Amino acid sequence: MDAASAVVNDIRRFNRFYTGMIGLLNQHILESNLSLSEVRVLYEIGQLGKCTAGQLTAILKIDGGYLSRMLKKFEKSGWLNRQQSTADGRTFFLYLSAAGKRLLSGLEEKSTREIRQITGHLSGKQQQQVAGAMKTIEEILTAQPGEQTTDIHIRYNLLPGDVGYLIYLHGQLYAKESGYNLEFEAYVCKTFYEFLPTYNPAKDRMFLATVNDQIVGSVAILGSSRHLAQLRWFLIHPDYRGKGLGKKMLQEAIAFCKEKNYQKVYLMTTSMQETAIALYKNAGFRKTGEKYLQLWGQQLYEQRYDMDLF
Amino acid sequence: MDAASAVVNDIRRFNRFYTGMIGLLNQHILESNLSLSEVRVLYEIGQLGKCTAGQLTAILKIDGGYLSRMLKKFEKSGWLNRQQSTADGRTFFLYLSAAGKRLLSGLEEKSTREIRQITGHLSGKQQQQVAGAMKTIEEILTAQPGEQTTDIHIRYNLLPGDVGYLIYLHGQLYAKESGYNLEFEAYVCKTFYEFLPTYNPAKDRMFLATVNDQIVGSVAILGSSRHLAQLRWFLIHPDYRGKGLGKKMLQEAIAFCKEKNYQKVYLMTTSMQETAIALYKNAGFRKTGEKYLQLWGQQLYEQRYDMDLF
DNA sequence: ATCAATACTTGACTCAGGCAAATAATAAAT
DNA sequence: ATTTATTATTTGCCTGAGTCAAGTATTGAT
Repeated sequence: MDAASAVVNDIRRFNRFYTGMIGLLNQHILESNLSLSEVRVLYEIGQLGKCTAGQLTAILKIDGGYLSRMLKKFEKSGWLNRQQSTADGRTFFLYLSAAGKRLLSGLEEKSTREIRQITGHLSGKQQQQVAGAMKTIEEILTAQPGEQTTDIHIRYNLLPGDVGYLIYLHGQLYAKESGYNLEFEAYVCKTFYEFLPTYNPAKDRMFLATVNDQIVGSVAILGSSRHLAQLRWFLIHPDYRGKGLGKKMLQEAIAFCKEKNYQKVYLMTTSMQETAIALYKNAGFRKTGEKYLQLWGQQLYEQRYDMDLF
Repeated sequence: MDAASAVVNDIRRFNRFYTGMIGLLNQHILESNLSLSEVRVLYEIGQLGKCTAGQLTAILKIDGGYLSRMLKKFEKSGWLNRQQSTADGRTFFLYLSAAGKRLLSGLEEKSTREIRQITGHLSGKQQQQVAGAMKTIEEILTAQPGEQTTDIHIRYNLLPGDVGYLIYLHGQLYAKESGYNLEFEAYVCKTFYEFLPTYNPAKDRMFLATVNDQIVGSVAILGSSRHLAQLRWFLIHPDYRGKGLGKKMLQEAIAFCKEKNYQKVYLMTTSMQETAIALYKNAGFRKTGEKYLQLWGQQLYEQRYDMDLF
C-alpha cells in the first residue's frame, strides 16, 4: 500500500473513531431538549453576534426551512431577538438575549464537564498532545492551498535547552544528509562549549527560528575581533526549507553584523553543504579558501567564505 | 485561563470543526440509500466477521430494536447472512454476503474519493502530519486509565543526535526543576565532549529509554579505571517518572557494572536532586562525600555516592 | 419445574430534518 | 413606472431515523 492510501485509511479510521467520540462528547445535548443542530445554531449566533439566517445556512449548511422554524422556537422561548434590517426588509438580524446567553453558557459548562471526564485521567502532557494534534489537523485541513500554515518566529535569546537542541539538530541532520558520524556531534558540542563562557550579547547574537517553541532553524554571529565576525551554526530543518527562511535569517544575521560595525564576516563550511552554500553566495559571501580533509567519516573540502560589509 | 481550560476549549473547538468535517466526509452516504448508522453497522460486521447483534449494540451504542430492523433489511437485501448459534439458540452469527462485501467496498471507494478531494491539495508531508495527529489523538483518548499507553524501550547504542538531545534534556529539566542557569548546560556539553572520543563499548555503556524513538530517560556507565566505574547522566523525563523506569535503568546499569567486573561504581550529584538520590540510595549507593559549592547560579552541595559491587 | 436473566423482535410513536412551493422584499430591465 | 428576475425567509408536507416499552424465545440457576 502506498503512502497516500495509508493516509486515506488513517483518516477514515479516525473518522470512525471520532464519530463515536463526538457521540460521547455530545451527550449533554441529549439532556437538554435541543438537537445538535439547534445547539450549533445557538452557538454560532452567540459567536457571530449580529447575523442573518442566510449566513447561518451558509456556515452550518442546514436547511433554510428547518432553520426558520428553529429561530421561531428560539424567539418563542425568549433566547433570541430579531430585528428587521432597515436597509433590506427581507432580512432579520439575530441576537441572543440574556436568557439565550445563559442557556449557551450552561451548555458549554456541561460540555466542559464532559470533556474533563474523558480527558481527566490523562497526564498534563497527554492533554497538551491531544490539543496540539487537534490544532494541527484543523490548521492543515482549513488552510487554503498555498496558504502559509505555521508561523515561524525568530528569537534572539538563548534559553536552557537551546544549546542541546541545536547540537541535536546538527548531529541528526548532518548524519542523515551528509553521513557525518558521531565525531561531528562531538565537534559541535565543543564549539558550543567553547562559545558559551564567552557569550556576550554586545558582540554575539543567536537567531533561533521556532515553530510552537521548537527550534527549526538557527544561525549565529560571533564576534571574532573588533572588526571581524564569524557566522556559525546555520541550519534550517528540512521541513522548513524552501520558504525563504534561510535567506531571511542570513539577512538578519548580516544586518546585525552591520549594526555592530563589523567590517567583515566569515564562515566555515564544507563542500557538501551545497544548499547552504548557495544561500551564502546569494547573501554576498565569496569563497576565500579551501582545504581537503578527512573528517567525520567523510572525505570533504573545508571551505571558508568571506564577505566585506562596507 | 489555565492550561486545563485551554485544553478543554481546544477540544471543544475541534469538535465543532470536526463535526462539520464529518459531514463533508460522509456525503457519499447521502448518495447511497443508507443512513450513517446503517453504514457503521455494515462496516462493523465487515470488520468483526462473525459477530452477534449484542456485540454491535455494545460497540456502536445503538438501540437494539433499531439494529434488529436494520439487520432484517440487510438480510432481505441479500447483504447479510445469519446463522443461529448451536450453543445458544437466542443468538445469531452475522456475516456479510459477497454482495454485502461488494456494497461495503463500493462505499469505501467513494469515501476514499471524498477524502482525497479534501486532502488532495496538501503536500505529502502535510498529509502525514494530519494522519499522525489523528493517530496521536486516537491512541491517547482510547487508552484506559492506568493502562501503559506508550511502551518504553531501552537501547544501548549512541545514535547521531542523541548526545545533543541528552544535553537538551539536561539543560531544560535542570533549569526548570532546580533553577540551574546556562552554565550548567555548558558543563553538560563539556562532559559529553570529553567522553565521546574515549567512548568504548567494552567499558562504557549508554542506557537510553525511548518512547517513539524519542529519548525520555538516560543513564550511563563510564569505566574510570579497571575496577572503578562512574554512573552519569541519570535523568528521567518528568512525564515518565513514578513508573519504575528510573529504578529499572539503575538496575540495568549496575548489572552492566557487575558484568564488566567493576569492583566499585560511584556517581556525583547535588543535594537538590532529591528524587534521584532516593533512587540511588535504594539501589545501594551510599554517600561518601559532600562539598559546598556555588555553581550554575545556585548554592548547592555536591555529593559523591559510592557502591561496592562484590 | 420454576423463575430470573439474556438475546433479540415487534409495535407504536416522535421529531429531526429535507424538499418544494409560497411570500415578500429588492434589484434589474424595459 | 411597470414588469421580471433574484434573494431572504416562511410554510406545508412529508419521510424515515431512531427511541421506548412490551413481547417472545432461550438459557441458566435454584
